[in-house]
Amino acid sequence: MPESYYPDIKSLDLFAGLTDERFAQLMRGSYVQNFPPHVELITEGDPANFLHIILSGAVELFASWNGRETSMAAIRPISTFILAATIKDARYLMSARTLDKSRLVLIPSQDVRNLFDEDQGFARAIVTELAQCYRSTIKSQKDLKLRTSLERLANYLLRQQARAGTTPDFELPFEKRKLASFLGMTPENLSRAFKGLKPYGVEVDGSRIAITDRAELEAFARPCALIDDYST
Amino acid sequence: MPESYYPDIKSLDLFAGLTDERFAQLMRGSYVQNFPPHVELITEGDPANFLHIILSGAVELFASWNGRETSMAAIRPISTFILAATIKDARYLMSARTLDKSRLVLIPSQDVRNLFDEDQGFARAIVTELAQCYRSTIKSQKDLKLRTSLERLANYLLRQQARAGTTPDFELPFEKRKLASFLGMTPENLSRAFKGLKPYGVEVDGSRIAITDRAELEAFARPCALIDDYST
DNA sequence: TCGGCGGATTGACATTTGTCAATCAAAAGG
DNA sequence: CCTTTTGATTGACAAATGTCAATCCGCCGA
Repeated sequence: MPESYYPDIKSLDLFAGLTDERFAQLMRGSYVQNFPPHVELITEGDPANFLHIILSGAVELFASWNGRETSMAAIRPISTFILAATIKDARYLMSARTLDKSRLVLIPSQDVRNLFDEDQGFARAIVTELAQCYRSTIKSQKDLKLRTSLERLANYLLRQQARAGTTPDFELPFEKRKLASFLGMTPENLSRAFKGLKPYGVEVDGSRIAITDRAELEAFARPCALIDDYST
Repeated sequence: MPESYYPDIKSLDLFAGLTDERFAQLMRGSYVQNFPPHVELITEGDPANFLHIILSGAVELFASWNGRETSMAAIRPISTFILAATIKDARYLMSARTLDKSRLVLIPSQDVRNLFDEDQGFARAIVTELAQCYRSTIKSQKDLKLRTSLERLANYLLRQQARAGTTPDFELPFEKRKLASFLGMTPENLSRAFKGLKPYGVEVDGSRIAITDRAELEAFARPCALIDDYST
């Protein structure tokens, strides 16, 4: 694997505390691969042979059952995904596919587990990362069970706008059909939900969203740190 | 804290690998407490000062938002709960209350974090436990997003019956209103869902459920390991 | 034993959400 | 430039789920 990628990967919290030697050793068994959009990287039920890291592009985690499918999360650079299966040496619970052209690092799961046993700091980093992921899914579950689809959309838009920066408008990061699945509704329902938020100052132009009155939308959405703040 | 509890606590996977000395030291800073039913043990948003372990009884994890409330999980002996907040030194994302009269162990979070840094095996055990919890919530989320309420109930009943043993009937472990909240529906809807499962061989008598034809119910419920098997 | 209380159930109804089909709009490719 | 394709939207309708109120039922204590 080209050493030119090392700095990017090492910038991950997960690897920040490793000695150069250990890091290099981990990388020696790993490889970098480029994928076009819409390629299935992981199939749920398969054994977790590799820990995946996304360097560029975007990846969707999704799950299927009985002919239905739902988006579980979108992963953006630079971060790992499906860490738990790697650690437990278990089967993947979710599938993954590229949304855009993407560059990934694949690290053999066994190497990750070995390093975990050897390196104190790495172990701590793994736990922190896992705890973070765990808490994110709890938040997502609260979002699903405590809010209506209109409220979920409103809070999603508020979060996205906060991420985008100071401007009142931003671009949706993926297709509306994906967003709908992510929010647990149908595309048709999402269309109507956008209309339902118009009175609260949400303007839609294709994939461009403008929040003209944040206070008004917040009064409706009632965002709260224990659901909407993904940093804690 | 009375040493008579030690064997029970030590039987947890989390502590199994500790030396007696380290274990005893951890216990010295901890204490055991008894609670009557329906007592709030933890309030979401509070800092996670203690890791909780349930020795007997039952505890419900729940979450609230905007005047609504939902059951997230039921915890039974002997296990820990809300480990992630302890590890991350963060705020609880869920509240907890006793369902029955319960006996709990409370271990100062700082002691857990210290031990994590000192003890290799303990660190590994923590990670395994966290990964397990994480995967459980993913399964739960798939259940919620991919299945209708009728399908969720059907699969829940199949899981409970499997846990109960070889008999075709079993007792619901808590009130139907809790079960409804746990499954993400109203009590009224649950009542109707039970009726909807009658054609598939589900008989209800109060809190006693009998599955007269497991094959028939499975044909409808389509249980699958990647959602319903909580052991992997 | 008798009330009374809380949970469970039921019916009637409202709301939300999903489904299907048609149409529209924008992007991709020849 | 036009055609084709794909996703978005809309309307009409159906199904699922929630709400409200009334009633039922089992349990507990007086």
